[in-house]
Amino acid sequence: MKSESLDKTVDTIASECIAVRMRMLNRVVTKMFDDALRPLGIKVSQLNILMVVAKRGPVSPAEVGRVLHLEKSTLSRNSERIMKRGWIEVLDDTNARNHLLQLTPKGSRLIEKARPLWSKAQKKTRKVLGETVAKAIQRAANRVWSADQAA
Amino acid sequence: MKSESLDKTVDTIASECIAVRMRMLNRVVTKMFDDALRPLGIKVSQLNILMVVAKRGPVSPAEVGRVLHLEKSTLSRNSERIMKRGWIEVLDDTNARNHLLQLTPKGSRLIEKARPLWSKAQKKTRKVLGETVAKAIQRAANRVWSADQAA
DNA sequence: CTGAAAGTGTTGTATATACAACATAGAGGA
DNA sequence: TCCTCTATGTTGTATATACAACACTTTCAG
Repeated sequence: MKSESLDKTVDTIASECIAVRMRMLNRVVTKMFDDALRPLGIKVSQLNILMVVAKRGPVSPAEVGRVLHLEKSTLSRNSERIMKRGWIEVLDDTNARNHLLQLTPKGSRLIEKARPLWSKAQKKTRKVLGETVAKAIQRAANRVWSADQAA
Repeated sequence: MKSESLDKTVDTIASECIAVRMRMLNRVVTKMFDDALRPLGIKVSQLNILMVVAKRGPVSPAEVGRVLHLEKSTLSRNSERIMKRGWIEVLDDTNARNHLLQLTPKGSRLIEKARPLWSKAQKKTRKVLGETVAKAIQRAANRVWSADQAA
């Protein structure tokens, strides 16, 4: 005795769910970038943080978290690993509240070395997703960031 | 002495990188679904696997992994947790190679209960991303799945 | 048939992620 | 001023994720 109602639910979710698709695509894209960056011993998750610090630093962890929508505890531990590698450092360590992250010279050199590898992964990703989708992702991110701005 | 070249690299990656955007959006979307599903004590990552098993089961872990682009070891551990919760079970346990996963009655009931919560999250996600983007995600996933098919 | 190669599943290890609880600091209002 | 509320950062815990190494099976070429 099969449930018609269950079947319908399963079909609906299976054919429409945005989350399963977004998460699957995220794994595919992350893997392409991680594979490309592997020679440098860095993962795209770390490069993302490094880029925000490079672009806006010196910057507080809280600010980085807001931009990337990363939970503060996640960022705390990720930053720790990146610091251990010597790519970022902390300014103004007077108390835990005034931590400001900034790029180190070693971090700058890493970014320079990462550029061609990043380009290759970016190109491959565009190809796999298609140009239309790549642009849609861009728009979606801008939309979210704009909403953050307004809030 | 600031490096012009570094600045250009940072600007380029910051303004174009698909990975940082995809990963950020993934966190935003995942959180909306996880928040919605929390009353049931299930996360969207687990519901995704449950749906594949419900739709195609009895099905091998390898097959589930191919559909979701999940590494086999990841899936092995995720399935274990879902099994412990009693939502799926293993058929034909004669040897490790013939494992077939299938939904349990408890799993069916969970999906029924999840449906309205999923709907709410799906709707909210459409609103946050915008209809155009939601459709683009759908197309991108179809594109990846079609490429898998061809391979 | 036999041996190599490919597929499948598990386990060790490391990173990524988030929630809850906590400590502390800063900001404002009474 | 003082007290409360909010923001920030860290730590404990659990789940998610992937790579490498391993064991075992199936397949297939010779």
